[in-house]
Parts: sequence; structure tokens; C-alpha cells
Amino acid sequence: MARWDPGARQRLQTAALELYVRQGFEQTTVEEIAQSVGLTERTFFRHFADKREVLFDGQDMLQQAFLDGVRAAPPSASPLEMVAEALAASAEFFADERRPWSRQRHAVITANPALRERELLKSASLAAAVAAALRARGVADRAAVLAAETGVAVFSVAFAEWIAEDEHRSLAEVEREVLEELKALAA
Amino acid sequence: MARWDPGARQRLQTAALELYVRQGFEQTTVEEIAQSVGLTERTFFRHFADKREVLFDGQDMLQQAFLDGVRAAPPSASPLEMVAEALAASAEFFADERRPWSRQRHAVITANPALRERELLKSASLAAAVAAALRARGVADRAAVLAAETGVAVFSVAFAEWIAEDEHRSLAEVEREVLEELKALAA
DNA sequence: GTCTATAGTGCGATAGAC
DNA sequence: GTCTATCGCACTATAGAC
Repeated sequence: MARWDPGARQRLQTAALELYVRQGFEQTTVEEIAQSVGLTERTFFRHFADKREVLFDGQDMLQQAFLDGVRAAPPSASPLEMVAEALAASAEFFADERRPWSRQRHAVITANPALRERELLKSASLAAAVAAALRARGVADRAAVLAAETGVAVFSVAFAEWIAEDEHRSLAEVEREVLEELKALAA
Repeated sequence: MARWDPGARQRLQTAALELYVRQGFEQTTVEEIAQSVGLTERTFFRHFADKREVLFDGQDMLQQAFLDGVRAAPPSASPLEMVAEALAASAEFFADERRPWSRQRHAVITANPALRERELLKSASLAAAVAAALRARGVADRAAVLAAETGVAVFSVAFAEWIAEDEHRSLAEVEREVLEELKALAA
């Protein structure tokens, strides 16, 4: 194991998920994760702020996709149409090959309250960022927040369906369906 | 300080909020809180699972109000109308006298990511409970989750406006307004 | 890279309330 | 006597400081 292997971050992530799956999150120590890839505890904390953060690394890119989606919407789009664009953009992140991995990660997270808390914080940050992007496109403050929260809720519901056992539709498809159902509910 | 004082839990809560306000959440140790009311760290953890939980004690009663609201809705009510009932019921919890206290508590929570995480977990639990109540009233699974999440989002937005500096309307009033805006957005 | 503070747990002892 | 809140002590792991 090379000492300055540049893949340290990646290796720590992979090892952490595997250990969390095998033994549970709380039963796994940071020292254990680090040693399993030939590094020290200290190095782990140089890469990740805490023991949970290691599972939430791609989050920035997902958020970027959402924001790009909002910005790409036509000038005439309503707030909810901008959100629909953002959802479509987000779906490109989750190709069918990622389904098994997403399932595994999701199982670990939902099994542990501490990990659920972190996930919820990430979702809230995402919603706040989307709201800011909507505001930047001229949407009023309160409407921006509501539309953003709604969008993230639709994403969560769609994502949960997408990783269900017998599901085969694409995430984009499920998202569209869920969004339609939301509109129907509010009507 | 009588060892057997039955108000231990309440005293710990009050002392914790005061210290969190004065010195910040992270700068306050559990030992400090406990000693300030003549108890030990060990006793604190008998009453509260962790250092954050001490700020989230009334949550069960708020959730109960939501659930009672859902159950009190007329048989003909749509999912969103049931949610509107739940919101109205929730507003009774926050009389005008509680506004200053709510402001203070909210300031402490928003200032600290760890506390925000816990608050988000509580909101998610609330949404899950509301969804279950809607399902119990015959609402389909996905619609129940969407309506519940929407309701909690409306509550959060309304609550944030209610505790704003120059705000004087009742929470129930703000909630109705926010819900109307949501409907307009989805239309 | 070591050293330390703090969160949180487990278990056994104690001191009242009844 | 029982029951239960409180305490004391020893311990691990996280996380941050030096």
C-alpha cells in the first residue's frame, strides 16, 4: 500500500461503506476503517469531517446538477417548471447501473438515525441552494423556498421508489410521475 | 438542593437552553449543565439520550396535535384538506406568548449544524407520522407521503415567518397564507 | 503524529419514597 | 422490605488541539 497513494479518499469511502454494511455503522470504528486500507485514524479525519461524512461525498455534484437544471430552464418557465428541469437534470446522475449501489447505501443510512440526520441535513442544504437559484431567477422569497422544498420532496419520494426491489423504470420517469401526482394533490 | 427533587428534567432543560444561548452549544459541556442545577452528568443522560435531545422535548405533543387534526377532518376531506386541519391544530400550540421563547430556541438551533440535524430528524418523524395517519384514513401510500411532506414544509415556512422580528399575525393565519401560496404554485 | 477533552455507555452502589 | 432516581467509577470512541 503506497504511502501517498492519491486514491486514499476513495479507498476510505469504499472501505467504510463495506464495513458499515457488514457490521453496522456504530459497530465500526474509524480506526478500523483507516487500518483496513493501511492508513491512520488521523488521516481519515483529514479527509472527512466526521465518521458520517464519508457516505455523503458525491452530494456537491448532485447539487450542481439541480442548480444547472434551474438555470437551464427557459425564461418563461414558472417556478415549478424550473424545479421540473432541476429534477430532470438530477436524474442523469442515477443511471441504471448505480441502482444496486444506491440501494446498499440507502439501506445503511435508513438503518441508522445518525446517518439519517446527516442525510436530512444534506437535503436541507440542497433545498436551500435550489431556493437561492430560484431567487436569482426572480422568484419571490417565499415561493422560492416552497418550490425548492417541494422539489426536494419529490426527488426523495421518487428516489425511494426507484431503488425499490421490483422497480425497473428510470429515475426521470418516476420523478415525472411523482411530480404529476403532487400537482393533482394540490389542485 | 434536595436529591429527590422531581423537577430534575425541567430544570435541566431550562439550564441547557440558557447556557446554549449564553455560550453556544458546543462550548457548553453536559457536566456544566448538570452541575448548574445540582445534578451529575450521569443523571443528565438518564433523562436525555444525548446533549441535543434536551431541546426537543415538547415534540411529541406537537405531533399529537397534527395527528388529532388529521383525524378530526371530515370524511369527505381531500388529503390536502386533512393536512390543512392538521396545520390548524398545530397552530394552537404556539400562542403569541410563546413567540419570544420560540425565537430564542430557534436562534440556538439554526446557529448549530448538529442541532439543525436533530431538528430535521424530528420534522421527518413528524412527516412520517402524518403520512401514516393519512394512510389510516384511506389515502394511498405515495399521496400520503407527498401530502404529509408538503404539510410539514408549509409548517416550517410559516413558523419561520411567525418568529420573524416584525411579525404580528398568528401562526394559524400565516399557515393559511402559505398553504394558499403552495396551491397557487402547483396550479 | 501525539495528547487531551468530551460524549456517551455499563454496571454497581446508595439514598430516599412508599 | 420494594421501587426508582441519583451517583461514582471505569471505560471506549470521536474529534480537535498542540
